[in-house]
Amino acid sequence: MEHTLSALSWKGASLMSPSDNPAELLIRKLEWLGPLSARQREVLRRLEAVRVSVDAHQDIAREGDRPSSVTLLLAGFACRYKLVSDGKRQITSFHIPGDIPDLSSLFIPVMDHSFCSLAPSELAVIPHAAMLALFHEQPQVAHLFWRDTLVDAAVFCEWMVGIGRRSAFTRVAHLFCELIVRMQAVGLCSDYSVELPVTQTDIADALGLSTVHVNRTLQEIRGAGLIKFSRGRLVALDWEGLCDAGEFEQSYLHRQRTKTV
Amino acid sequence: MEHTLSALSWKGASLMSPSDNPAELLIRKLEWLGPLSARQREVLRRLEAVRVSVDAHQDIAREGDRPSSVTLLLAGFACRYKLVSDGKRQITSFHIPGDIPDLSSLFIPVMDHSFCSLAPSELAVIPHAAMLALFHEQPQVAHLFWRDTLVDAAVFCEWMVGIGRRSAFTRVAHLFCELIVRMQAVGLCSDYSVELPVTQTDIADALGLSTVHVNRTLQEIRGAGLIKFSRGRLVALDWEGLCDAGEFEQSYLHRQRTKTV
DNA sequence: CGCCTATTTGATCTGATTCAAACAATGTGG
DNA sequence: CCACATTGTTTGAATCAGATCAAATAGGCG
Repeated sequence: MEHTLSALSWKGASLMSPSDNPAELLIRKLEWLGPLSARQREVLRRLEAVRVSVDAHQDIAREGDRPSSVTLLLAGFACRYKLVSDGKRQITSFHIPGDIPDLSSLFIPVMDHSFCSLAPSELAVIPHAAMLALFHEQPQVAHLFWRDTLVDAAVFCEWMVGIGRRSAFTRVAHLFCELIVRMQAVGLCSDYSVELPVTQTDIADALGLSTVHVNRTLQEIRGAGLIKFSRGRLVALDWEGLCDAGEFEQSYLHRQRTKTV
Repeated sequence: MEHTLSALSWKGASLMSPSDNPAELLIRKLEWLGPLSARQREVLRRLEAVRVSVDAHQDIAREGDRPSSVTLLLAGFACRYKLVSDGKRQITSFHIPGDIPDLSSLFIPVMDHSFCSLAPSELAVIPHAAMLALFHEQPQVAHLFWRDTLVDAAVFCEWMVGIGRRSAFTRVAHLFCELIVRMQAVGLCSDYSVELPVTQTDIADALGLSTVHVNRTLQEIRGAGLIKFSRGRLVALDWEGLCDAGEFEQSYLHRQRTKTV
């Protein structure tokens, strides 16, 4: 977690999944939130962006920064987090390809949290000016992005409920359900199996638990035959059972299109 | 909590603070987030709205509803909350005059949480259509509202950190700091004293604690000479001390204008 | 192989919950 | 204005979910 964006190496050519065009990923994500016209897709394809690769565990933006661009995650895995005085960390969200974790920096100039990669990742860096010009030209597209920030807040809200009022067992199951559904939506899940490059400590920091307790809870969930989880891969062995265990109701994710890959 | 909006009595004439013009309250709130032109203020003053009074503890919108209007809180006190399967409640935010707790319904048609009054309150009900027309005519105003939803999310985020990683003592102190600062911004706080019509159970549900523990924690905070809190009035006796105890850094509230009343 | 990081296990402790009951405040109807 | 009901606050005691501390094991990798 040593470098901020300006210090990262720029590798314009080496994209992890070369088939994935950044603009198409963004279009897919937005269409998942609402309809886009041909004209709007065209404008999105012309959006100015720079491609950047980062290693795992690199801060991409830090609390207090004043970014002048936003970051579209193209490949990899990331999270937002805050640190508290005694060194404890709370992860406030996980991010997957298609997400723009620092979209809020467009309207809230100074970052109130940090944002880092959890796996080697590919980013598209888009200047604020380009985004604002896009919004000016296509207010309907701005509304879709707005919608995206609202869904983001809905996820915060659901996490809050989990941390505040649910048991460790339920919380872990709920998190796994959420991640699987979100990964499905961008085609990164088949057969309820997803790449999940997080440590048990990351999960603990996301759910407000200790690492030791997460470890024991995982054993419980495994013991119940609901999941496999090792070496960065999560598999839901019993999807229905996992949803029940996690009291998972996916409506809070507000998907417009229901499409399972 | 028995009536939804459609069933509420309409009292167009009886506003609690007659001096407060709804439009001016809204303008003040938005100018707190960023600048408005004279033209924009003019448009805001013509915004179509209906005034409604509600008793304490009335649901104004419920999870699953599809509202066709948003609600500007003019006077009183409100909260958003979610219920979980075993009947537990998590309050996800408190709302004070100037807030539009259900603004998200503009872009997320179905409510994923409920929203209720905690004290007798005055509301201005504004049709979605009127808001969208406003956004169409004045995209800059839309951006201010967007900014508002982002600050809202920042507050969620901060609450999450508290519930996940802070002690009961710190959490309660932090909540009190937040409410005092927000009330100051709309002129509802003088001498660090605010009307706070919430029960200890409400506080418990907001902070992910039990009522009993909130009670004991309040005694601790009182014992430390930091606050008085009884019969719906909170007074910070030692503001600096309270901020320290709550590890309160108000930057997450992203106030543009720093004006203390 | 040796190093580093992540996972796992055991033992102990504690902040917070739960249950139950008393008490205080407020409001209501007669 | 009092009796009573209702809701909120306070107290005590027992319990527990999850934290903490410490140490052992397992993987991954240069």
